[in-house]
Amino acid sequence: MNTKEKIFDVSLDLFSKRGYDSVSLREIAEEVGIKKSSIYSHYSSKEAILMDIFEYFTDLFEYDDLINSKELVLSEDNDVLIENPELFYHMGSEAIRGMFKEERNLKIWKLIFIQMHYNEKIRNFFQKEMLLKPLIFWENFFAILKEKGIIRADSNPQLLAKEYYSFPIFLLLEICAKYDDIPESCLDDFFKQAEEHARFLLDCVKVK
Amino acid sequence: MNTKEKIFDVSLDLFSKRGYDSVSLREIAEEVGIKKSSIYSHYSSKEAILMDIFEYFTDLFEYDDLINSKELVLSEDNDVLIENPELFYHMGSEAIRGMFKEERNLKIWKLIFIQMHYNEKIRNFFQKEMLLKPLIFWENFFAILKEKGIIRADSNPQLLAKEYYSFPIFLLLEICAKYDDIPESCLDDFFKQAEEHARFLLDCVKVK
DNA sequence: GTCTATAAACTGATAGAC
DNA sequence: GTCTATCAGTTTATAGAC
Repeated sequence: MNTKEKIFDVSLDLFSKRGYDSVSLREIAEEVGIKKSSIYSHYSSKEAILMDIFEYFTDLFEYDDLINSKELVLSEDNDVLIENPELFYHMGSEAIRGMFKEERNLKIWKLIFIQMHYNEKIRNFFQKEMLLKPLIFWENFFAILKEKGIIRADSNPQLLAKEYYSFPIFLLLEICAKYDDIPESCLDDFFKQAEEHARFLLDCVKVK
Repeated sequence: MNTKEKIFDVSLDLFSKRGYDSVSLREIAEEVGIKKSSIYSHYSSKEAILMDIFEYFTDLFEYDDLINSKELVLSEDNDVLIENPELFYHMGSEAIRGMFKEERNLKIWKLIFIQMHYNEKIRNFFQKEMLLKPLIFWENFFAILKEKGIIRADSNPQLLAKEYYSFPIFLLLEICAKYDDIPESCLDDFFKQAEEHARFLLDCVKVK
């Protein structure tokens, strides 16, 4: 790992624990094992580090957008979901698993929870990419299930989207509130609960 | 309104918008219309203001604990819920409505969302009083509904508690992310959605 | 005498100039 | 790296209102 990556990781670690403002460049430099002036060889300012972390995460979302739209189109083209709606159980939790198999990403979520109150850019991102867009995706998803007769005809896709998505966000909030340093072990429990939730919700609305 | 109350309100307003650390005593004093040293006639320190806000909120919760336990016992004693399980629709949203009819309390929620990452005491409070205890309360509640045969025998009260509670918390997170200054108008929408959610969930699990 | 407001000064941290 | 200015929270002394 080169120095810039070390700065990235150390900064993310400290920021996600104590917030951006509470961490000084001196601390970051110390943890990395360099002098603080050396940071400027890699980043032009403290905020540039934050924005680099943020952009890394933003790129991830753009990649996810592709995956999501592809899967959604796929499910419209063939009838795999009709044959086996239980596959749905896994879609959400697998998307989440993909997002969080990197410990780094979970830390960035926490950082965004903390920092959105102080940074317009991060706040807008959180609103749009982490709340609005996922809700639209899941609304489309439930609309398709409804159209195909997998879930009940009186289902409300918009409500179901929020029913579906609010649960894992709540779990994340629980984790962020509980842990300073998020242990990998808590992820298993997270996935278990997310799957249980998906199973429950589909069972509630699917045509028997 | 006396000066101390003004300091309380102005501080809460500014803290809930920009966080505790970003607000200076000078700003608070200016907004109140006094000099910063005058604040010390009412509060021994800046942190004392934060803790006063926090204690006001803590007291509210202790009062709510009484109400909650009383209502829960009530519902065990008589069979009003069996006769009219739809009353359940309103229990949650009314509890929330009671909490948020004071604009002040919604601001404190936001402040706690922001500040819990920086303050051990607030973080513990959030975890215990705003996550753990409500979940236990709703778990007991669903256990009673199950026992009385109002909801299906294969229901999982612990899961249902989280299904129930995660939704309004998600709504709150949405509001806190969206608004700097939370408008009263958004409360109506909040209550509408919370009721729709309660209706949906009960409809999913109740014995037909 | 008590309560409240204010001016002035102190301390520590931080940022920028040199 | 040092010097300086600035701003934060705090403390003290004092003046005035009731």
